[in-house]
Amino acid sequence: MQHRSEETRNHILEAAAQLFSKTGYDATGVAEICDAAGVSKGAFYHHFPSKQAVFMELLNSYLSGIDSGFQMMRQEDNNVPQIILKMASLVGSLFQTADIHLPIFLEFWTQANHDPHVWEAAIAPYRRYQSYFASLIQEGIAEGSLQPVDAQLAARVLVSLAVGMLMQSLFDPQITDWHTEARQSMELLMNGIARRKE
Amino acid sequence: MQHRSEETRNHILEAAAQLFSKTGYDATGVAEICDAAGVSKGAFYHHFPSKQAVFMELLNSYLSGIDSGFQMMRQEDNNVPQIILKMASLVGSLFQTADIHLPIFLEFWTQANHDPHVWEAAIAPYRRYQSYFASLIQEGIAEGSLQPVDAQLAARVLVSLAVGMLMQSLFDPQITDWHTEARQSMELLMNGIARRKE
DNA sequence: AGAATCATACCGACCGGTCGGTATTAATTA
DNA sequence: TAATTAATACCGACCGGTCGGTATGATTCT
Repeated sequence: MQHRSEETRNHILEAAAQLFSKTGYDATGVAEICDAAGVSKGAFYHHFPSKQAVFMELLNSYLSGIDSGFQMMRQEDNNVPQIILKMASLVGSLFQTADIHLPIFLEFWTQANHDPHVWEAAIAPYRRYQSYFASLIQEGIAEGSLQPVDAQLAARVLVSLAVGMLMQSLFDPQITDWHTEARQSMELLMNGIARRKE
Repeated sequence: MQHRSEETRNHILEAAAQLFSKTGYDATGVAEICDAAGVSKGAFYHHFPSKQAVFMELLNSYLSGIDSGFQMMRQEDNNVPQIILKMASLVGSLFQTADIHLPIFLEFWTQANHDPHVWEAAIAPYRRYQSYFASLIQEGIAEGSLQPVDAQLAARVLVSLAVGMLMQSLFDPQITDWHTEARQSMELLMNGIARRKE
């Protein structure tokens, strides 16, 4: 049957995600993954051609997860600032439960910087997000809810802020309520910090 | 003499930095470092007790470099927004020449997430920067050049944005003029994106 | 001379991946 | 339905090779 097979496959994936995020990709041995998954090494290499293949599958799975998360956000027909704020708090709430996901994203980045395969898999959705935000901002400018800023630049700032907060969540466990933290941060970006002239 | 000794030490450090940033910490072997430095393994372990010690020395060296960079910025007595903008463009210009430094920062982060020693060495300056920015913002609020925002929050946003841009510079080689990119991004954060109600 | 500096040879642990073989399940046949 | 065959899922010992680190000898300085 396929049931058992699929189960062990998932076991391997889950165990690998756990270990990669805790110990790191390089430092995690295939044997450890097999151990944690309660699976033999043979089974591992029956399901995946290599350790990297597991890694790539995790990467793609996570990325498509984010994608679908954004997709759901689109139907709402508020004005652009509200949409962005909503997305921020959604992403923020993702952080909350993502004590396994976040470190592995860091792992993705690091690996991407060394391996062209991982790089391509990571850069594509990154560009997608950026151009998506750019068009969103453009739309906001058109509808008059946003200032006539450089949309590309603003999109980069948005993504940068998100990424930066992601990194921060790894190193600052003190903030627990990322939901509001993300929202407030985005509000700050929207409204600006400097005192308005006049 | 100490000259020769110090020279080989630096050779090792430089070679290690190069390789760590290109290949990654784990994937880089001590033998490779020695090769690239034109030094024997014996010399390596004469100067450093372990591979990690080299890594830590690089980390501390870089961090103190940033520190001193910020230190220099302080004497200028403009108002706070101008100081922040100036810091931004300074940091941005750092990005420019930092094709070796940036990847190694990523390496630092990743290692810090796995190794408590690295973590402590990395988190301390991080907190320093954050509290420094917080007090700077507080000062700006006091002098009336900034809105009465939550200084801690704004500081986190500032740092997040910087970190995010740093990550972005790794993956978006298209932007070449990080000097102005950083400045414009910071201006955007200062002025806000949303159209003012007025 | 003798201490500091560097080179060479080497060790044991470990790693990703392979392979021959076994158990389990699905498909086929009668 | 029961028996037989074929295919798939899984096992775990094992291999070549690499790694960080050490021991020891050569060389260079003061």
